[in-house]
Amino acid sequence: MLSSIDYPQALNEQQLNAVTSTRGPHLVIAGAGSGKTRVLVYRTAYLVDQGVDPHQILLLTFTRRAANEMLERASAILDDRCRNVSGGTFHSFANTILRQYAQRIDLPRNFTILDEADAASVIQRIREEKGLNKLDKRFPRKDTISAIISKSVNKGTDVADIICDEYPQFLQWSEMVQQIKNDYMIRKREMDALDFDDLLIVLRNLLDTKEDVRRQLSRRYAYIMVDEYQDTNKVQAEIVRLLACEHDNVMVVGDDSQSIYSFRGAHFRNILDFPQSFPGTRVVKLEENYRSSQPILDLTNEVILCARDKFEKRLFTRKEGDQRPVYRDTLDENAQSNYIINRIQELRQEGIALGEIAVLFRSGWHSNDLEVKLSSWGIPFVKYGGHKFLESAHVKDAVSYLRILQNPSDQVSWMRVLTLMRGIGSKTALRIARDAAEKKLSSVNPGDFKNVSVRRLFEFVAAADPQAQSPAEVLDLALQFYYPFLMDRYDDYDKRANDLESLQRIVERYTSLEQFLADLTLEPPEKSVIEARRHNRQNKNSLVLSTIHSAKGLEWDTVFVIHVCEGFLPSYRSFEDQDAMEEERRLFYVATTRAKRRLYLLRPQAVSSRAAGASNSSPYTRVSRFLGEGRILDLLVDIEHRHVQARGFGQGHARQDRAGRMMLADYFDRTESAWDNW
DNA sequence: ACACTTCGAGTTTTT
DNA sequence: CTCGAAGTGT
Repeated sequence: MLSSIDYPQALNEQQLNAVTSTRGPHLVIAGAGSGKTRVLVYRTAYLVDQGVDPHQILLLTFTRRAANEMLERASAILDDRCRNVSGGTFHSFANTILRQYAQRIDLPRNFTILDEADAASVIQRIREEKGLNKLDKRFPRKDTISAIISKSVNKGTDVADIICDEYPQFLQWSEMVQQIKNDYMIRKREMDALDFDDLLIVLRNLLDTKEDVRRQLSRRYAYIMVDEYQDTNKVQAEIVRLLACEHDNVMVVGDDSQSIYSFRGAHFRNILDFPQSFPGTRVVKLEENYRSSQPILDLTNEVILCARDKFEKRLFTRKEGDQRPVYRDTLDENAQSNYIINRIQELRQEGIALGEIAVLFRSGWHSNDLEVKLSSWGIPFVKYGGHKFLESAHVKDAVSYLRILQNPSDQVSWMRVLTLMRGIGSKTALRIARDAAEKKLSSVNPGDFKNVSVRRLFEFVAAADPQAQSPAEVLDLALQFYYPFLMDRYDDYDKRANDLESLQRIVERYTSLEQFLADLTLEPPEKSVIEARRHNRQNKNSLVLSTIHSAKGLEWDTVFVIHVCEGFLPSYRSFEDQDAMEEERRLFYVATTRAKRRLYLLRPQAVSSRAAGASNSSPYTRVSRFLGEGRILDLLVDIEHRHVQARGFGQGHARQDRAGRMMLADYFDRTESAWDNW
């Protein structure tokens, strides 16, 4: 068979090895920028090239975006057959399979998927019913309870253990949280709802207990590839193990140094345990870096060298470069933002496209100051991470109308649409929601309700028919009903109406309401991306702002990492926990390894009082401890050495305040005129 | 009895 | 800004 692709030409030896080994279990340990995506893309193409039916290939990735991009690239180097490869996230894969096999496990096919906020509101109701809001001692809030439950489920440990390890302040409530967990599980069943964790667990159980299903699926997906394996959890690993039962043709790809999702139950041990669950695993290591220049790589190698649990891996590159990474102290967040804007202007003059520049940070709100300034300068940007489109109240409202049509047992959505109405609070709403869930919807008589709004709601429900009407038509009906409430409730309703128009544009691509709703929760469009598309059609040429988590797998010519100070990076939440602190370091590693040619590490010496409240009580910051380790200082330029050393890098807390203040005054005198100028 | 308003306190990361 | 508890209003 003659291949159209010259694989040896396109790949290095290790990559080629990974691409052309198509039988048996493989573990690819891929350093940052070592062409891991390239391997998956070429391997997909290679398999199809070899005559494998694309439908038999399963490519599991961390985000839908990643899967689509890879299949796009594979199609580009081979042909369109690659588009038929089955690809997506574990969660969306689970959703598809579970709807197919629902009847085998006593699961209604029209089950609702609860996102995090939905889960929290179910928990909130249980919490209220148990009278836990009338206590003299502080009880965890709904999101915290939800997080505890989720962790215990994902790690397979007791609620009490999680609380003991990570929430010791709530130790006295362990038993109560356990009870809430039990009730929550029951409540979800009653509602015909699965949360994110359930999707994976129910799939795992299906594969585990139904041998015929397991075999059937394993034969269907004869070649399995998993990306970002270091960020999978135990349940996901078990799913892979079960899915591959018939053939063991599995290739997992990942980098233990980039494991940053332990809060979701992932552990980098997972990737190291792979050979145990798949005896005969061949390990391929990719160590040549194709992304970053030597000076940047020197720094990132040093960062990861300082990790407590390190696995030998030292990346090398043939890319030269003269620009050493820059560390820059700025007076405050304001000056930090100004520094970036200033640099961006210069980079633009050098011909660097805005889309080739990224600003990375630990938490969504760290970029608030910068966002304001970018807007006032008219610099277009897109923000990844932070709030999602679906999380805004008005979008959730609108979607809730569709959800009650799809699953009349969906109490969360009933409560939501009912409490929008004046004069209807949680009690009345609950009563109506219960009625609606029990009766068949068609037998509810709108005339039974005194409240005009409620009556009209049931008229809407009767008029809408997801079987006969397209999702777009159903949404139109829902919005007609919803607009009066929108206008009544929000002063800025016209802005919010814009979002609903975006929603209408999205829904037009769908023929199935079920699929539309599933995608909306499993692959939520980024809010700001939608906004950016609206304001500015070529969002390819926008500056990228991103949380470090959302930047995983991406790269830019120039990267700014902001707030490289104690309390921000590392986050103050991780101070007490060594493992969490190691994860912060890996986050720093992920951030710095995104840069191809230029890397800037910025630190504001002082932060606003509110931000300071989150990190410590003083508005003055200390430089991130990660810069004080190893030879890192020697690898950076543009350091205000005196400041850095006076502050002792995260040690010597007591004396730093006074010293810091004096330094600050000194610094101010010398720099004020400098940034007045530009 | 229930819904609505107000005020004080606490803010990671994502499928 | 968002949540939740306490107070006020229908």
